[in-house]
Amino acid sequence: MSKGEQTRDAILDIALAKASQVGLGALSIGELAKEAGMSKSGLFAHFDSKENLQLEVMKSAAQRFIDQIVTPALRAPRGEPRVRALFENWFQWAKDSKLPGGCLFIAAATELDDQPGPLRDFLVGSQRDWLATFAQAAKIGVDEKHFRSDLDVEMFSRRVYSIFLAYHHFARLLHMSDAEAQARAEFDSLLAQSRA
Amino acid sequence: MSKGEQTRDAILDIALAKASQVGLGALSIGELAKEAGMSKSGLFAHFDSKENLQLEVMKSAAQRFIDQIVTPALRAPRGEPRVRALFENWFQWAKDSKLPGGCLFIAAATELDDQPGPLRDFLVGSQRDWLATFAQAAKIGVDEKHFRSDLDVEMFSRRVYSIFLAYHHFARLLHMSDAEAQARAEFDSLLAQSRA
DNA sequence: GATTTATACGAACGATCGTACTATTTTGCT
DNA sequence: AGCAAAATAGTACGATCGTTCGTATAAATC
Repeated sequence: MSKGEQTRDAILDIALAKASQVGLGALSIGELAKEAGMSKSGLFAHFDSKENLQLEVMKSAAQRFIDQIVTPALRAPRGEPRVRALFENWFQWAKDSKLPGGCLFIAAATELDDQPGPLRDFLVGSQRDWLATFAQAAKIGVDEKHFRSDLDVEMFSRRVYSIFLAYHHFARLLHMSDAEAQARAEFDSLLAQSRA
Repeated sequence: MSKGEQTRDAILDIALAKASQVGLGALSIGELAKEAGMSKSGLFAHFDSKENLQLEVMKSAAQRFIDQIVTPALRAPRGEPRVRALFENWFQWAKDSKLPGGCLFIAAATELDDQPGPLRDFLVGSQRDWLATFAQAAKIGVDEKHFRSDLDVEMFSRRVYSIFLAYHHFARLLHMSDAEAQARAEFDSLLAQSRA
């Protein structure tokens, strides 16, 4: 890895952490440069524009997401175990120290939902992929006869998403200490009513 | 109502709409002044600081919320009808033309969850109140024997919140046209399993 | 080790930010 | 109508914004 690539990655690390806390829009090149210990222009040169920097932050987050959630879960046995692994890894993601402000995508969702452009487009694409991934894992669960044959897997994945959104909201904003346990209970109950 | 109060209200109207779209942090006094057709300093004089402006925006949203959701629902019969009214009014709130960017509190939640201060404090208080209001309405439903006597009303209100968060996410970001119908179905199903 | 290329810096740009003052206009009251 | 108070405008401030440019230094290639 060249010098440029590695400082670029270091910048994205810092920017990702910051964006999870203050949002993508509140990222400032000057401030990032200060935190990265380099000049504003030196940092800027890596991205050519602020919007592109934001986009790269989201792309790196998406890659991280795949590496930490999806790929490891594919090593779990097909069916319910894999669905559980996806859910479990998702939790770890939201608590990752690289994301001190919680899941970047959830923060970006409310920030970008009314702002058309490449940022929003990328986010929407990622979210669709993720929902589809979860639905696909559930479908395998049906094929493996772990789940009911009439299970609506799209609805299933939306419900899991709903559980996660609530967890994020209650834990991060309201500091409910039992939010995680609640979410796990909801997920278990969803699994129970999905089983064959 | 004095001249000052009415321009102040007009400003807050504009600011509320804007904040629902771009977030509280992205509000700019200069831009608001332009939209309100007045000078930057003239507008500023009404609020003394930007943070106070943001706070007043949230306070006016909270007041609106009470007027449009809570108070009207209290006119519905105690028990399940009132719970339904709260939920229904909540939907209308999120689709109110005064909030082109959707529910301000949901947008503010992810924006402020890592930024301590009076803004966050007020938001947390509002959210707690709202959850408690919903739980209280559910409790009356238990008393009226509409709902199971062993219903956990706090969990009930969290579940409703979860449904609403998902609706907001899927409808606003992913533009799922059936998000509202899905949410209503989930709510109905929650009611069904809560009934005596 | 020399040369080319990549990377970072420093200074400056115009624009906009939030805020502070002073002046001018408008409003409400007697 | 006249007067005090309230409301708005105007101007200016230092700071920071994203971006551009020319230059220096470091790294990679030969």
